[in-house]
Amino acid sequence: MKITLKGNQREFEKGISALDMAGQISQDLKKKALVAKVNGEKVIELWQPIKEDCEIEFLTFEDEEGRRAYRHTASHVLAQAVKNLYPKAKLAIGPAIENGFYYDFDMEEAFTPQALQAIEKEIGRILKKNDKLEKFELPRKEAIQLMEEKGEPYKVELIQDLPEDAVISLYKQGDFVDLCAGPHLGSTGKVKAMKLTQVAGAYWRGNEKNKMLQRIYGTAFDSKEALDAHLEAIEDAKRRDHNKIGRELEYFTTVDTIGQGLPILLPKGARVIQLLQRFVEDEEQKRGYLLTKTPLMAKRDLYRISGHWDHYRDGMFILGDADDETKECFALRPMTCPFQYQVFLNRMRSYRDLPMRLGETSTLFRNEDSGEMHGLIRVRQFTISEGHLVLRPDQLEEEFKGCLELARFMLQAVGLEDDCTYRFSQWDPNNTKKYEGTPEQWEEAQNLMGSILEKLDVKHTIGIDEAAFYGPKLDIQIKNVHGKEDTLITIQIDMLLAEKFGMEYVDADGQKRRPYIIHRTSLGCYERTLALMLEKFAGAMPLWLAPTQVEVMTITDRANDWADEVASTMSMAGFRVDTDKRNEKIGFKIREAQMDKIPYMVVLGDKECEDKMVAVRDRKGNNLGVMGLDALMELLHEEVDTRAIK
RNA sequence: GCCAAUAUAGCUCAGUCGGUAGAGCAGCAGUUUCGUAAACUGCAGGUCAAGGGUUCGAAUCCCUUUAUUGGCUCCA
Repeated sequence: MKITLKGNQREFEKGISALDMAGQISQDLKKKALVAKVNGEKVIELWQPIKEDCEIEFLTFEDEEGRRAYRHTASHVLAQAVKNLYPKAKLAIGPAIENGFYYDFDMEEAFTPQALQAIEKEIGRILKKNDKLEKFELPRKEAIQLMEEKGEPYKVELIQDLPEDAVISLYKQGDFVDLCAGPHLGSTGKVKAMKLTQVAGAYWRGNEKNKMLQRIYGTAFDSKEALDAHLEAIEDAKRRDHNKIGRELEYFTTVDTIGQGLPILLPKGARVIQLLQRFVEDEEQKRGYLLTKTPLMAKRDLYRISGHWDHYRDGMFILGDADDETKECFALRPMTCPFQYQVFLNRMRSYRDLPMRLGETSTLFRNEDSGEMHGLIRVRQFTISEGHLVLRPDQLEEEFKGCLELARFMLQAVGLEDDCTYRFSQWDPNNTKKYEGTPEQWEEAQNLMGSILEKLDVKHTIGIDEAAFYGPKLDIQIKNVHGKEDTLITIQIDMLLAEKFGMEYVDADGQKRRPYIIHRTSLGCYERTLALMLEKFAGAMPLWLAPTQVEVMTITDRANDWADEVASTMSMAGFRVDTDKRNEKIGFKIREAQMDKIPYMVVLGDKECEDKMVAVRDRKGNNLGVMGLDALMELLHEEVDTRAIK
């Protein structure tokens, strides 16, 4: 039988197992191979016999699919350990995920940290025992019967959802049996290093109406060293957590009596956001945007027109009794659209008025569920660089491109561009309750956006059921230090609200036409952007955004006057300067300045005083030498210019 | 909203079996005026998140609420 391996053909005895095949190629491969891929499609276990000519690729821990099989087997080991220690625990599902795996259990008793330790010990025993994994298949009925006997109602439910004629595959290791499609490693001992990382609640089948199960997260690596390196990397990432350093460095804080998701921006945080806002507003002005300022709340009547009252009411803060129609009822705005559209509606518009690009630094309020808040990333009140472009159909593509270019320009300016991915967020035709409009309208808008994305060659993933209730979105996604993904920037084609609000323009032929609308943000919401920048730079903001750019310190009182002069000259020149003239614990102050991530430190003593010079150090503690004040300011100007706009 | 953990001085954290609160750093006052990672002396600082309960007695045990954290579900 002829087997193709990495492009080379080789002869093997018919019916040989993949593992033996690997062994004949090299002992090293036999050791490293985890599973095998047949004809570039199906991934099989190594114990399976190869019966005909085909192409085989051996997958190791280096391969994504190899790692998945490895961690999937690890999740079975976890389930086995839990069943050994808690026979009453019911098994749900346990897949491999990015960087690890989890398994969901239904159990009365909560998994405590001590319990987790005991489970890890049991896992160690199972790995040592090195049971072979065996695959067997049962007809649907028998599979259900087996799982009923074993008292696994969730498994029964899973099988029942499979097609009538499906042959169900199960895996057995020792006396532990699990419903599973595989593929798996040959034996439990193949898993070299496993660690349980955390316990969490998770709804059965991801539906909040279902019972909440207990999920144990874990990870597995092909060596103890790799596992330790991974755990250390996670710890390292957490040290950059904006929610920790943002509070430590006094960018923001929260107060119990103000409430969840309502952070206080301290002077540093407020300053950075002000700088970002100015940057965005100035850039938008250059690109032909008109500035608007619209109210933060409106009567429920407005939201009835826009559809928010039907589709977004739970997300809104309502002032007054929503159900009492005899009284006025207001709601804080969760989005700017229906407000900013009024600018267009102010008078009859001509086709010559289009494109009309409206921009606003807009504060929004969303009544997020109490468990959703996270530092500055997920809050209940936030300010976003919001905007709407009212367009003729022939302008849509060009303007969409303009929005994308603006977004990329902004991301580059703040240094986050390389960390972002693109997602084309579409509606779910099976979940029409959530959305306004007809399937035809959705089809049209999505096709339009799809073809623009193709034309602009934007690499993207597709997100089904991720659209806004009024239209599809291009979401620019970014991950925080915990690996959780959030939308930083969004560009949306909104075809429904224009209709609802009766927006029209008079075309060249004198006919009234419905405009297209692009709903977009330049830099997303400022709180979130600040959070991700803090994480990206570990608190060391680039000079153009640093709340304090220069700290002036004296080491003797004789330098105080000169320090004042330096500080005031630099302030007048537009730099953000802090002075500290306590001239004591200078080493401490320098360390503190570095901790606070202050880009430049100026140290003044008798010598500098006499020569009217400044001794300069950068944030890494490098001594840049003694220079004139003009030279320092020149240096700073250059850095600001290069960082802000590349 | 759901599952779990946590909440002690400005910060980081001790506080045993239930016996009424402790350290380091920061702060303040004085001394020191010194050249690069915490100078010396002293002082002050706490309804132990809030409320209720059990108890002779609660930071400690129980309940409720609030906030914080990690997930789930949602979402910028």
